[in-house]
Amino acid sequence: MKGRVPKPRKAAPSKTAPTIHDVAHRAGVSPATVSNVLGGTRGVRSDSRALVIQAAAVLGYKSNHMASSLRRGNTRTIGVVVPNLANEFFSALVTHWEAEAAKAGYEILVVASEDDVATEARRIQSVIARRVDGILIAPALDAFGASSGFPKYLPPTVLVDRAFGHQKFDTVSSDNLDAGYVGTRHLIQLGHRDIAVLTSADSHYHLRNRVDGYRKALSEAGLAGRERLVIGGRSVEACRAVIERELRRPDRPTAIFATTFFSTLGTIKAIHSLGIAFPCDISLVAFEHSEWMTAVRPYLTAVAQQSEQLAGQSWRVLMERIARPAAKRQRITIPVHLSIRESARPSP
Amino acid sequence: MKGRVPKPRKAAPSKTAPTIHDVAHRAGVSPATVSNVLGGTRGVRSDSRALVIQAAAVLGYKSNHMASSLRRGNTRTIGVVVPNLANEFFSALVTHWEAEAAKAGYEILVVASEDDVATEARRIQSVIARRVDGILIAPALDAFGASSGFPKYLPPTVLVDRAFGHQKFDTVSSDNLDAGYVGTRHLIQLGHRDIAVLTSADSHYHLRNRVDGYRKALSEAGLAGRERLVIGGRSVEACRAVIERELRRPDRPTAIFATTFFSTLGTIKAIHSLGIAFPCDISLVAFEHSEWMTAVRPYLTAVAQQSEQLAGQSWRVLMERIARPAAKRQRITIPVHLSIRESARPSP
DNA sequence: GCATCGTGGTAAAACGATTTACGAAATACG
DNA sequence: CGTATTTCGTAAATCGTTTTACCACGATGC
Repeated sequence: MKGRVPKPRKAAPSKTAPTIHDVAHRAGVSPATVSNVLGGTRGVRSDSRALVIQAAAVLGYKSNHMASSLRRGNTRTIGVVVPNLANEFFSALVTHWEAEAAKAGYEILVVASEDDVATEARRIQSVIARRVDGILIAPALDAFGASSGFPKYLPPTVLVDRAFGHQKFDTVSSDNLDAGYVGTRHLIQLGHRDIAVLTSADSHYHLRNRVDGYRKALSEAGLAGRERLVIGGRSVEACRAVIERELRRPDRPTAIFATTFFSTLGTIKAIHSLGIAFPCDISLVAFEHSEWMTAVRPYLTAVAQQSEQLAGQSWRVLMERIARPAAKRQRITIPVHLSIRESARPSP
Repeated sequence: MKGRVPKPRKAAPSKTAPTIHDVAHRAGVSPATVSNVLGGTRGVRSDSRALVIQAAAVLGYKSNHMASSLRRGNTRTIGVVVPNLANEFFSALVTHWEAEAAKAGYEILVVASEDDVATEARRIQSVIARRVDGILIAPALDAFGASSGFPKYLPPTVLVDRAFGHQKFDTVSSDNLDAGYVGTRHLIQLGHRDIAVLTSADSHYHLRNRVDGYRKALSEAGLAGRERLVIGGRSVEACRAVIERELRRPDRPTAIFATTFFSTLGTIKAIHSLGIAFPCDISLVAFEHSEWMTAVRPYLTAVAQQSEQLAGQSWRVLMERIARPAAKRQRITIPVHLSIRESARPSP
């Protein structure tokens, strides 16, 4: 039957991974049966089942994910799009997502948008081309989705953290208004009247929200006229520069509320370089938590997002969306947490 | 139980992404021609080429990555296995790898081994099942590869950072011996004679190397008899506890060399909680660099691995290995860098 | 004019799994 | 014992792409 077939098909078993045919052949059954055994799709007589399992084990067979997901139409992979991994907040999100994925038998495909909308669009496209079952996006900018090159076919998608009131997607984000509010209120309660808020030049929705919270606390205390917005940039260095200028003024603030990771670090550097007594002469409420913060003195009072909750909830919402694509859109808000420590003192 | 499930085969064209057939149909050519145009495989007459490009654009067609990689036999995906992403050193590695991947048109699949060999083996298996073109592993333990459940079919693999003298794989790692040496030598040159080295209980190859460097510097200075090994654990807290005990002793060291990120933080916490004057009464050489370090006072003198180089070199080696699987095994060593700042002072 | 060549197009065969449909055997039922 | 029903196994279709093999056609060489 075989004869002279010039096809060295399965001639080199040493290098290539075994296929379902190899297993079937070795077990003396059909590929369909192997699939049924390994996938548990249908009942298989116990003797042939044993044969299959044995053969698969000997050959070290692992089903080819490309082939199976092509056939089944899902990849059990979730695309994760974050601005960058260098920022501890995002790497924490990714860590938690990775754990959720492992629990649920998924894998995550991580790409970085570098906080640039064009790059983000490109990276999202390439993740879609891989036919991921869903996407978790911590958007680069408010402008997300407003761009003309918006992908035509999008798998279930959840917007996280910087999610804004987008019409189309589920969103899970921190209570940024409250973040601004509780941080500022804490300083007011300590007797401060000259409170500067340090934020970014880009009017990201989530940052505007934090500033709105600051304003709310101020006006609630009858200090509406004493707003002091300090506009920093996207780098630690840029924040340091502007806050240093602010602190050089004769009417410098007695307290600073940093609303981002960058501005927190920038503020600390500015205080150090000016040699101001900290926290005696200047109070600071920082943003985000980090393991490193335990090594910084004074121990920083900070408002922190709960990254584990953000990650967990967004994962849950995404899974629900995948299960029921037509379900009602969800918009989840995660509370923030104020940790009172030593960097904010009563106003002198 | 499940309800009635009809067959909504191609009934909903609005939701499913377009296939190459859709494009071919719309352009009035065959799928083969579409593939040739989009892939640039063969010459196509310019009028039909234009038709195809037009049709693809209108439909928003993106080739199905599952199908194409099944056919071509490669996925243009690299698996990345790291202990965790919470550790800034690893998240830096991943960041750089992600950038390299983006440049080369790859995607990376990130999984965490949680520093556990069993988990690592499982995660590696699931990455292999996805038929990645290559794997970058920052191993969980020296024991890597020694485990009996070692994967039978492994794509090109490069071991990074904690790579040890493994017979089978390319390795790219820091010069850990030198890391221990230069850190210790710096302290010796400052006049210290009682130098404790803080390391982990697990005798990881790379940690042993760092301690060996410490020993080398000591014996070179005729201090061979004055070794002071302090064994911490894998957490900041565990390190803090042991170093605190060490610092309570009447003959406490005048300097500490922390050889890991955990022990660096643990040492600082211990110093703070004991209220020792730092760096006057105790000197410290830290390990690894972090953006946060700029906020810690005194500014930490530290030995740091060059994560960008580690990532870049390992990526290069992996690409070379993929291109020529039979090439000679490479073993690259990346120098470490000592940044002299303020936490190590001359011995009193 | 005839053989040769190159070009452009397509049909069909992979890739490796899952699933459907069908037949054969085994079991249950009256 | 004959028929109805379930169980088990497999051939073949399918997923969406790339690539091979072949055909048709016009141009070229002699």
